[in-house]
Amino acid sequence: MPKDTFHNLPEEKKEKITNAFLREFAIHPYDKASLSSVVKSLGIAKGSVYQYFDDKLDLFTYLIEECSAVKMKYVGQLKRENFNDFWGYFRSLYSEGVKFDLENPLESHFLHSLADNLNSPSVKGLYDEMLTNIIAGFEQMAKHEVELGLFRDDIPIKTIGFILYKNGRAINEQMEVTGHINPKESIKKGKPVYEGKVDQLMETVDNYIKILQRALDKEST
Amino acid sequence: MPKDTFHNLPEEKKEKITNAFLREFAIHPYDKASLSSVVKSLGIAKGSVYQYFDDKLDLFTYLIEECSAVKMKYVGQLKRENFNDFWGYFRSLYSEGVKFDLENPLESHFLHSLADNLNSPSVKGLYDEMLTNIIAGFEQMAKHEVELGLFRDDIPIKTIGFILYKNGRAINEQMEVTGHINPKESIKKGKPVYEGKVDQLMETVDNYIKILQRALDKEST
DNA sequence: GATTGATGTGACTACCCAGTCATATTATGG
DNA sequence: CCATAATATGACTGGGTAGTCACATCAATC
Repeated sequence: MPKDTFHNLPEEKKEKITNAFLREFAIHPYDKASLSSVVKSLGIAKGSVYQYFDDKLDLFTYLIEECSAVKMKYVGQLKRENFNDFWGYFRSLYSEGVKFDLENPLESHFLHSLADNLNSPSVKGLYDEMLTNIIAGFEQMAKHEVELGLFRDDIPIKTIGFILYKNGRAINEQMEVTGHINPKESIKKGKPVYEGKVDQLMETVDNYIKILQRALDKEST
Repeated sequence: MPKDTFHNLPEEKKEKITNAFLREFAIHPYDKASLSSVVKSLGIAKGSVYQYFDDKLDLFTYLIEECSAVKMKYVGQLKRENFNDFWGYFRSLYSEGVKFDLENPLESHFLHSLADNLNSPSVKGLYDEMLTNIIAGFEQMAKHEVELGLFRDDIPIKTIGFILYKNGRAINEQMEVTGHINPKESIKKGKPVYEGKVDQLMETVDNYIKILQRALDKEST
């Protein structure tokens, strides 16, 4: 948790500091991200950082929580019950996700780059916890659909949930592998990852949905 | 490329050195892996490593090539044409993969851990190149099946290939997330990752195949 | 205006690493 | 048996880092 000193800061300075660190962590994996270099570019003293946060991990944790909260403002309002089927809901998660990206490029970059940190032993615990929650979320969704009789019931729910999670991520990764998006470049330019690429993304999303739908929907025999 | 000095080494010493480094890189991501600590545990001088290899990356590249070659002895012999459908082939990739793991735990560990290195900027180039090849391989497979009229043709081949790749990896990851396997633990104990877990793995493989089959096979209308 | 508590500072510590190189040891073969 | 080439060595260089702490500065309250 950030110390009081940080919260007492004028909003403007707080944001400047937050943004600088978001940028650093978005570009470099946790262990390579250098507080020293950020404070230099910010023109503040190294010691100040430790006036605001307990340590590097505390700072990192704070950034994750901040960004997650912002993203939640977008996708958190979506409710399954407002959609006819799971796939409409699934699709909206992406369209809202893009909106989040376009309006909060830095936060979006940072959250994206989190996946690159899965290995850094220093943040493994933090990352694993996040992951467990997300996967549990997908598992819940799967369970719900199976109970509604909309998803097939011959596959363990754990597997269905995991496949939803993994293929959801695969969409973004495919966009990157095929060169449609280039997150690292976008960060440097300070532009949203999906700027001008929304149509391509949604097209890919629709392809994945076509596939997942046939894979997971209960056969209407 | 390793220098002549390395090749001139007695096979026994060569293997001892190789294994020690495999272990180190399997446990720690590239940038955290410490040559200093390995040479200490090996009881050789730091300078010797640089008698054998150009630098850390050269050593790492050598290890990748060695391990890939060993794994290829297992999965490389499998040919699509010896199977009735793609899924028999796909399944065999796993059963052979497990055989490789059981008979070469260290090499298997190392190759597994490669995925954790995707972020280390120092090896990004190397890793991306590998990935591009693997994905291209899956794309080829997908293309072949579509041409045979066995896979659906309403989805871009790039997407089908990528989904095959991603879901293939998802199988291993799910085994880890659900706690059936614990690679890091296994390394420390020097035991194969899948020891005693082969049945669970193949069960999961079969579930994934059930799903992918319905997702990708041409509908037999 | 003075006293006190909160905030800012940056040189410094303690640590780690890859890679070097002059020197020492060991093998080779003439 | 000696000379030369090949190999082994480890202290050292130069570079990086997170985190600390005694001190300076600023703000607020009495």
